[in-house]
Amino acid sequence: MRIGALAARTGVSVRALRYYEEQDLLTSRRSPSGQRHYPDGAVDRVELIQELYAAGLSSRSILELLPCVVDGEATPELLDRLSTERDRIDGQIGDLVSARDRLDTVITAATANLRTGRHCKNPEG
Amino acid sequence: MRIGALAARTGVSVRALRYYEEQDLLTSRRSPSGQRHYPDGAVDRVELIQELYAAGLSSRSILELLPCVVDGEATPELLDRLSTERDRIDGQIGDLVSARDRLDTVITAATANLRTGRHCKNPEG
DNA sequence: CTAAAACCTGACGTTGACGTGAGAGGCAAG
DNA sequence: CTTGCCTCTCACGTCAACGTCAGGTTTTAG
Repeated sequence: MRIGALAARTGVSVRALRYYEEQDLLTSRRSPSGQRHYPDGAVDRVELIQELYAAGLSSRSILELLPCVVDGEATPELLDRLSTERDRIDGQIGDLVSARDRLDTVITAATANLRTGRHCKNPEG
Repeated sequence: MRIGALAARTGVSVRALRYYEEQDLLTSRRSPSGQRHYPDGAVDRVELIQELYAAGLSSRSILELLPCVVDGEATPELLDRLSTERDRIDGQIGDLVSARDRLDTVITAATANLRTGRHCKNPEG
């Protein structure tokens, strides 16, 4: 599978895939002419990388943690890094939940306002 | 209250506060010499701004949504924006939760590995 | 064989929320 | 008065994950 096909299957850009390789997150066999070829497993790997990026991890963190996320083994130091990231994600979830709750409150209140007071700020409608 | 005190009370940098003002998220009275002065309520406002930034909203989004978050009134268009942001946050929470779950799985497995197989990859240890 | 599509390697551009000086003025204390 | 800290306004620097363009090679479709 060449880079365009991998991009199509994963939904990430060709540029991004080359960037992942540059960051040592993804490897490829090269054909004699220099074109990248990937095994089928690369799809899962790219999706995993995307998941970790989406969780706010940096390339560097992903590079460190990917091996043990893939094969489930880790040194005590890696376990520490894993826990640190986990806690960071946990905190971020907390931030997002409270922001979402605040928006929900506003949405509920404003919706009620719109129904009672006909339009914008016109409680006598 | 001057800018340094507001920074100290909210935990955000002086530079960030000036940036918020530049983005019209925060206003200040100016003394004759040009120095910024803030009322006590500015503390809450800055914390609210921080909460929304932490939820991944841009300055522009915060600028649009801050008024109705503060006073609970919104036009239908604003309600739409609010819902859009809410859904985005919701999706992001989903991403974070699945990433956290994956890390939890790895942490559990790797911890078990460490206990069974004595150190790193030495099951006979 | 030829044209189009896909691929390659640089290398510079983008975006947002600030960080970081530079250089100058303001303000309470001794 | 002056020492020292706080504040002011530019204005350039940063960082990460790519986007995008240039200029050239390779593969594929007809």
